[in-house]
Amino acid sequence: MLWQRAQEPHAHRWSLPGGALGDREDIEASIKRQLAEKVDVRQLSHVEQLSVFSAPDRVPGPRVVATAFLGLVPSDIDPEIPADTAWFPVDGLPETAFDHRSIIHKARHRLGSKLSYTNLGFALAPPDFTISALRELYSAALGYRVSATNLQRVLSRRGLLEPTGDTSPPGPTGGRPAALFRFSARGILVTDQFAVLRPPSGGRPAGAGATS
Amino acid sequence: MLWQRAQEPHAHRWSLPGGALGDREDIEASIKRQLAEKVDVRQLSHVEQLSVFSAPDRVPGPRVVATAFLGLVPSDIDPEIPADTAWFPVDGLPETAFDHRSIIHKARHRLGSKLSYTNLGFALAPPDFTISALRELYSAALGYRVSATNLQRVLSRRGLLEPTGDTSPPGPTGGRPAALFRFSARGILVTDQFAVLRPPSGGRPAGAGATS
DNA sequence: CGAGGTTTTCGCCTTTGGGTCGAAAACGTG
DNA sequence: CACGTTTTCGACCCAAAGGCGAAAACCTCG
Repeated sequence: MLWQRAQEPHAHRWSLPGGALGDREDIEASIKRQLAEKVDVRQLSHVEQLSVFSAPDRVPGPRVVATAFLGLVPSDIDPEIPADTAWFPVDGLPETAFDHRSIIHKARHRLGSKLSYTNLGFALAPPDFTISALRELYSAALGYRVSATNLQRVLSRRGLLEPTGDTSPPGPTGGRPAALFRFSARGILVTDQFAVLRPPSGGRPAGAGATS
Repeated sequence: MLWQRAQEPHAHRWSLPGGALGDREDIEASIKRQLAEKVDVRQLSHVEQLSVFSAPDRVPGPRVVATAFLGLVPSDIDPEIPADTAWFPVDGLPETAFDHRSIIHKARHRLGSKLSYTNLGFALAPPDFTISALRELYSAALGYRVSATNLQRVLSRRGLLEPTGDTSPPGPTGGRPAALFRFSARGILVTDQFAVLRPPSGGRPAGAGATS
């Protein structure tokens, strides 16, 4: 979501929401305060710090150091936004102000990574969803196709997926009705260990093989 | 590496090196400038941004927002440091100033994570090393024992380990001489895909099984 | 100089986890 | 009620990572 600047510098360019840090707030509170002027911040399902951008000339005029945040909204919510703001696909950005384009790309990269090794998907999905719908969400966020079979198995094995018991009616062209699921753990949750060099676990059970 | 504050606030407590951001520098340059007053910054093998700490009361007096960085030094280097500074093990910190203890713990966590899915080990190891030495480094940084067999295999498969051809002489109690290795890629390098939901690859080759 | 202790290295095995495919199930429609 | 559609499930596969234990290479001491 970007808003179009009315004044110089960079008038008419599209810009991320933001503003100055207040005396009695930390940066996350400030972000939410700034954002509240554009949308209902209660619709945000997840907010996390991204990175600091501090190049001396990143904006013209007096020095500005920016701390960027990544915020997510569930896919079933379409927030009301004011006239000077609009949603853009990450792959089709307009001309942006300052260094905001690189901030956005950094955010997209972070989202892709975290989808893989956390349950951050809960922040993108509605409370109940079908595997197909979740598959489309993940595909869009990651930028490549993921298989529904796999997605379900991976999330299930981690104990993150929970069937609601209900089914969603099939589309206009028929087809088997899809089972509905929800995420069982809401808060953000990191996979115990990431890729490699886990402490102890698998391998050959002690006292098994006696070769030759 | 901490230095002991001489003046209030928090006199005599131990503190991370740092200072105010200058007008014509970005934060990374500032960090290095501050740090240069304590050690030779050319010995740093890796520097990366950690996080911003912005609680309004994190330090007494005028508002201070801090951007914390993680810096690494190879294990074979023991930098000269001034009288008011000292090295501490992360598990045995003295009484620290402000919120520096939580900053340190965040840094340690980041280090552990990145060791798993990047080749960040190159920043901790000397140019040439034995697998045993590397194992000790990883164990210390991760906080749990890793097996030498496994470490070597994991790093080799990623193409990060390269034998020098030399061997290092055994210790005073004898033992087989250890082969020396070096990291083939110096710059930081992320594992192509992290844990799960890779694009396409493995699995059953097309047109193989014809069950029953 | 060989027996015995030590450290490293290597080969073989197991477990885990992610991937592919095809068939079966459950729907709508003509 | 045959047919196209979508979802779900089961069978199989491969790669990566962990665990031993044996073999290799070295030192020291009797």
